[in-house]
Amino acid sequence: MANAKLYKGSLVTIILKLLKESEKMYGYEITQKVKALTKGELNITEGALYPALHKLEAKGLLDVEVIKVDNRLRKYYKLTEKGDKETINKLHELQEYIKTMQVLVNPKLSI
Amino acid sequence: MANAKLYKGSLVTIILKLLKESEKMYGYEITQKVKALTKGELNITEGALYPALHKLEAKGLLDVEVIKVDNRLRKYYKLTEKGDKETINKLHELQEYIKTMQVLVNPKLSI
DNA sequence: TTTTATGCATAAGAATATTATGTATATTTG
DNA sequence: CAAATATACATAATATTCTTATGCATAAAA
Repeated sequence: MANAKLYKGSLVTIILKLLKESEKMYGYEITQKVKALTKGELNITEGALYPALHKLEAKGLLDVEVIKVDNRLRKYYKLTEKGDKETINKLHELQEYIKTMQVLVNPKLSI
Repeated sequence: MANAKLYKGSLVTIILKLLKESEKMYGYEITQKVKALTKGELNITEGALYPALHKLEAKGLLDVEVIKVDNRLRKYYKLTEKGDKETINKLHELQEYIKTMQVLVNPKLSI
């Protein structure tokens, strides 16, 4: 997320949503997918991503499965049931956030 | 901003935009206006607001004028020219952020 | 053969916010 | 009238989240 400060706090929402779409993904794959989807706009740093994945796993929102491909390890993550519910929740919060910010930022503000 | 984590990083944008609309405001007024505009959704904490205002002033984005009303002090802030430009910039960044997040979060994601 | 890509990880530090205080005056409420 | 709430500022300790910098290791490309 080496971009505008606004992305602070969005990483978990992004991870969860991508996993909801793709069933299972590994860390490096997530960084590449985000880069591709945003045409380079958003680059998730490893120092942010891996601790976030570990935390989500510790909270029981993700399950992990380690697989060896081409003699290199991949840690595939997928949503647990709890993670699926939390994803829905996070997406609602994002919609609310966007709505709220548009109220604050749109021209006709007068109380 | 005692709400969802998504608001992290949005405070400066909110402050600048409100000042752009209202010409000049004081700190407490900002907290109340945000509360009213968002129907209580968003509550800016003093511990976040005042340091943010001081920092914006230090960076030359805000000018301050102290006035005594009803025997109580008010510190009125308004945008400098530099602050006005930065506001426009921050609003663009917000639009970009929202667009990017919608790409990431909208149904049809396939690269 | 050196760089880049793939793939994970963590530690030090910066930035931003929450929570908890502190000070002071004005107004409302029981 | 006393106590609680509202108005108005401020800062320190702590928490959270991220960036930057490292580190390890293998594979592919230049």
